[in-house]
Amino acid sequence: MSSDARRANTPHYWLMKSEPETFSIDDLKRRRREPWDGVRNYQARNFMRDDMRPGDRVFFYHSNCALPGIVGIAEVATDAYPDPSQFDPHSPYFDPGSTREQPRWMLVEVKFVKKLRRTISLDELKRHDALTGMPLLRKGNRLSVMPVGAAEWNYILQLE
DNA sequence: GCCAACGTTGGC
DNA sequence: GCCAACGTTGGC
Repeated sequence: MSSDARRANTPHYWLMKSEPETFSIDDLKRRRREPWDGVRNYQARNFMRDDMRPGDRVFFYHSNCALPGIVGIAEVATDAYPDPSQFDPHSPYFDPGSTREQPRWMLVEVKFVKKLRRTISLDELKRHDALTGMPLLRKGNRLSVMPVGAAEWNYILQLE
């Protein structure tokens, strides 16, 4: 995504995966706002660091569970800043190769917007020809943070 | 629990 | 810079 696109001040749309056993949409609802820590993939980091802005909308996706799919909507609440967990030796996300002077990993905070009335499952998403171009549905995709096109965002919203 | 797909690491 | 080995993700 270009910085020119950002200057146009158009909202951007994202999808962020979380394992519900670790952090679910209900957890986000309860806590209202949460630092999205633990992302340790450079492409996902770059999306958060370079392209996300406060106000962008996010599909909250449950992965690695009985019914993987989109379960809610969140909103980017901050610009990116260094993920504190990378400096914490007791954190599972500790990165001994990162320094406070040159932090390797960034996060944004996200806030709860709403839960969908139902889960729009991965299986259901795959059945819509209009969505086959989504990064989420690309074979072998493992990104935990990825962009969603405006057309796809609106299409999925009306599936609910 | 299995395993395909992918990213990272490190020897050379 | 190559690439084999290894680790992780995440659907099934």
